[in-house]
Amino acid sequence: MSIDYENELNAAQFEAVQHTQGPVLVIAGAGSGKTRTIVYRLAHLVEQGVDPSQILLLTFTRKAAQEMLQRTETILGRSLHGTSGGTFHSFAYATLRMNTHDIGFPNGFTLLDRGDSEAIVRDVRSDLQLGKGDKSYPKKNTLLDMITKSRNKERPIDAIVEQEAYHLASYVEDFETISRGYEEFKKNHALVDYDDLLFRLDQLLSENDPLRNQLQARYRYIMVDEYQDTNRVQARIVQQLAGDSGNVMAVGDDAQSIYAFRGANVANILDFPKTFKGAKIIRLEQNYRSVQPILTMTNHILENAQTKFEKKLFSELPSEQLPEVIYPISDQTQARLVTDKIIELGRKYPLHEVAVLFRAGYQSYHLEVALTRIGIKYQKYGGIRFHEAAHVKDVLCLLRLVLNTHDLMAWQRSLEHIKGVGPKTVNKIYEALHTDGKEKYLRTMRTKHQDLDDLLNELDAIRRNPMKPSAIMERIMTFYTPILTAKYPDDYPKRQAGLEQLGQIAANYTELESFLGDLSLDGDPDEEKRKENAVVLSTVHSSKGLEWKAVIIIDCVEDRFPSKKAMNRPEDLEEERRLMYVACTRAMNSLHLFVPKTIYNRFNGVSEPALPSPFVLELPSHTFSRLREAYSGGMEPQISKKATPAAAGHPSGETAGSSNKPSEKLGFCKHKIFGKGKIIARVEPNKYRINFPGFGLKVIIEDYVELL
DNA sequence: GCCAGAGTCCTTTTT
DNA sequence: GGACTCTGGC
Repeated sequence: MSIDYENELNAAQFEAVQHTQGPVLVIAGAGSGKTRTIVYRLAHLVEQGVDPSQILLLTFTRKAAQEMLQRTETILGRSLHGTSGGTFHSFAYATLRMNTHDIGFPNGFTLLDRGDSEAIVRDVRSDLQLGKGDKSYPKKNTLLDMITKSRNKERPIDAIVEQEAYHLASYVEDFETISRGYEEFKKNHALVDYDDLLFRLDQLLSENDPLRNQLQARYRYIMVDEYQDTNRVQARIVQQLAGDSGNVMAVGDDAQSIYAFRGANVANILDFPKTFKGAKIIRLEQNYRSVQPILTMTNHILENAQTKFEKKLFSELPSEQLPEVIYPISDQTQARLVTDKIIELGRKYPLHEVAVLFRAGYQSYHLEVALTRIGIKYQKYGGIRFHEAAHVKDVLCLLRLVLNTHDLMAWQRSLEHIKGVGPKTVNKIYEALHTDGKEKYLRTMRTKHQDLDDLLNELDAIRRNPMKPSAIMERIMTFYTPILTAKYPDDYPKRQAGLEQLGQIAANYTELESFLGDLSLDGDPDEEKRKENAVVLSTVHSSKGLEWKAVIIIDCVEDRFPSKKAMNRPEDLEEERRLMYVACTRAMNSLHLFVPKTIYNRFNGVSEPALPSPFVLELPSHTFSRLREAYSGGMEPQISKKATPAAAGHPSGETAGSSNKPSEKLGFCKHKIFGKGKIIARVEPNKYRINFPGFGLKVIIEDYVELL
């Protein structure tokens, strides 16, 4: 029983599957059967007699790895026992955990998630008394952003600030001080953040020859998915693991690079042939996912990119139906129109084959309410993660205390449930717990706060007799439930259901430590599999690598998609473009873009006019059909050119079949202050959106610029 | 000195 | 809706 590779793959895919010795780079356009290629290559290796445990599959999410391994098992008809698959981070976590003594944490370490790291940064700042009383001082989120950006891009903080956040230049020294304080805190408390996982692994590999050799010998075949979204450390890790044999396959698509904000470096994919000498390059260009009209449109999105991507995907799937651009009157009515559209699509496809995509997690709120009201099930990806929800963190911190009594973060969170105990008292209690001669203070506190006594007794009891994670979870829940109901009187039933789910996950583990690690690394239990007949709501980032029969993209307006934060720097705007490209290429048969004409501003409670996304304005009008919401409700075709912002962007209107590239047509201009710039689009009747090198995007009234 | 509750501002994307 | 600051009360 053998797989007929040649018939089930196209020529390029077949080549990639056959090429097992030495480095290969597969440039795989959207929907070009990338996953299929990896899956068949895995199967091929195993059929060739490679021991599955010699294969390492690094992907962007744990879910992607599991899916690939599962599909491989299906076509092979046998289990792939021993193959390592997961994210760089989870691989690093597992490897570091087996070598804790070598990285200076003989007693183990605790993994921090984003929230933990932010809390440390906040405390470091307040301990150092930086920016006291300064209301416009950068928030902990921003502080941490600068720190991790600097690490991920491996450039000093001042360089990052200069390039990406010039308005914060006066805080550079503070950033550096806080960064040092943060590093020190982590070191003192045996804490490790996401970035540390990668850097410590890299360091371990380069310093520990025996270990590196051992891992090189073990992982003879390495495959890395989504290579365009790896950063420099990740590339080094691959290099060190692959060693001289260099049996590495990297798969990626430079047009789909959407993680530059986190240090991903497209140069990795471009430099792959240099790093791995003699690398074979294979391009997959036939698209098997989308019908041709959708591809025609997405090719146009790429065409206006500043960095040209040399690819034109083609499809053999015909369709009469053009993608639709729909103009609701407001973002409120958008929710209703989208709901109607979902119902309509639901008659044609199962609901889990319909996805609504958006730029940021909060954008789906209106829609979530509307769906709940009419009883349509949905499943949300992205936005607030399961393990970040306050109540889940509460429970996880209690579990962490079972494992590690030195986990200050966990103490802080757990003790603050106690009335009359705040940050200062927590620190005192923490100290009293860990120093001799402070028993008296502890005893007074225990008598003063019954809740504290209960907590400490409970933890002691659990630690005294070892139990399975699920049993510990059960005891912790008994303890936590009263706190939960008191803290969240409005919605505790919902949260309780989430915690029960957590209990079920715990049942799959024999070790508390790996349960906690997995959860912070990729632990949304809802993401495990698609729920039957639940429409999918997802951020574009979380939609990466997935596909649906029908895709709806909402809020395609300026400041939402592209995000407001990305409007200042041309390279950020370019990433937004690729993001739009990724979003549209998720669609197989049907694609709908919603462009609300007004957006509710919760700051002043007024609905304000919104400009259509430049990525929509640029599209040649022959690539899509246009509908708008009638004031009487329902939809009508958009005929009047003047009434639509889109038409304003296309002076040639309905006959614009020939004006494929509005940006080229609009050309360049000159401004007294900003100098020469490229006109991106015409907005409103009398303004231009112009990209000025060094100044970024501006909207300027036409009278103030001189056309060149 | 420390905690809790009221009042104010701003909301990207993720391992 | 959350994170942060400010202020009154213990």
